Amino acid sequence: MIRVVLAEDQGMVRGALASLLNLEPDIEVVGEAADGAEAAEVVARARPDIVLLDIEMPGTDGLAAAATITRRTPGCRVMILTTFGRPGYLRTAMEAGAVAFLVKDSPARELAAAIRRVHAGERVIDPGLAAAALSAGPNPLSGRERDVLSAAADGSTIGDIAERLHLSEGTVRNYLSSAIQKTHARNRIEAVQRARTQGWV
Amino acid sequence: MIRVVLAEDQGMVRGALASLLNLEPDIEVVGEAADGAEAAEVVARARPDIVLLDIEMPGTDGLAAAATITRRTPGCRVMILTTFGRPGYLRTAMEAGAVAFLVKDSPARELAAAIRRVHAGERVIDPGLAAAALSAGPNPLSGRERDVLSAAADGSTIGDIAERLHLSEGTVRNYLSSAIQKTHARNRIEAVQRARTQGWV
DNA sequence: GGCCGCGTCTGACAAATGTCACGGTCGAAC
DNA sequence: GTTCGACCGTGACATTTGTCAGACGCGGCC
Repeated sequence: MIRVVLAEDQGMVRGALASLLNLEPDIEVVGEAADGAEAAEVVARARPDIVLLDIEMPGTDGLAAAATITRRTPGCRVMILTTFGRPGYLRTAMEAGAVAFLVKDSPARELAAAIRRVHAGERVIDPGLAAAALSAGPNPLSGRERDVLSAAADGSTIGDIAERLHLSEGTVRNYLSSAIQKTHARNRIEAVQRARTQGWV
Repeated sequence: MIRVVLAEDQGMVRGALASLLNLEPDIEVVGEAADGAEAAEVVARARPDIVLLDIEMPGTDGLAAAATITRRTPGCRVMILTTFGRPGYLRTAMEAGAVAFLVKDSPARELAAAIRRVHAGERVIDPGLAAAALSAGPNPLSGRERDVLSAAADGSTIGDIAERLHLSEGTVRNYLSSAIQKTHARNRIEAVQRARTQGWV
């Protein structure tokens, strides 16, 4: 019996995935969580063979949870199941010790198959996605550039961002400018978009 | 037996929901679709009691599909199942003839319950969401303001938008300005955000 | 020790953005 | 028939944004 914990914030999707997996004779869902912090707790308690983590969750996200779990509960293999197959996500997931990376676009039957392969010791990663992640290269944005860019994402002005990050306005402008350059964008909005689709923020 | 068609673009979620519903003894999934156009076709062919539509789908979205289906296949009741409980979405869905509006955040068991209530002739709408939709009022943006705002969402400059919409730059600026006013925003980025969270674009 | 990248800041400049006032057309509503 | 709102445009203006050059301190690396 393969024991699985499921972490996914949308209740309906979580329940549906659980019923899908429980149909399989050799798979058993032994715990569920609605965010990353809860996932780490449940895994530490239930000691499953595999944890299936969504990335987009409130509070600590799936990538942070993956790092915590591989550190604190090394016996449990981490699989990522996400809506967005972004190169940066894949890279971060691998660095956090995940052994599989699935996107929700794939057919439902692939999920159980992937779980079995992971349980057998394999890694499961979409080849196209892996190629994209490698060809895209690592995240070119420095830490501060990421901060400023994500602070700008919600429509804040330079002044707002400066205040929130305790920086001068000129500094914020410079970081924003260099982030715009590095993303090959023409303005902050495009920069935010590009960074998002690459999984850099 | 309640015959249901399922429209949802993410294969894994679609499959999982299907298995969830097929567990119910009185519910049967008789068709699936991955986008709005396909949903309308499948419904016209399978003649189900109920169609469950996701909103965020490529091509024609769930709201457009809802309108098509209520017009072309009036015997089929339309239920909306979406990630985002935005007031404007609910309003549009109701105007398109939907009889239920569920968010994926809710627990999984509510789905089958809602389907049964709809089949019995009831409407199913989250009371809090209904209140929010009513208190938010109708979409204040004019057609052109919506066009310009959604064209601006991807980081295009005024010049880009003007060219794409065959308008002069001044006109684009004016529409953008009035959209900013109506959304009580301070710049186009905030305006796009506000409009999105309200479901106005 | 020297070099380099990162983070911090300043000042100045050009370009883009947001606002305002104004003038027009057209169709629907009163 | 007039009024009103949506639509399209112009020109001028203040503000914000993006760029550039330069300056400083810090920590890691050869």
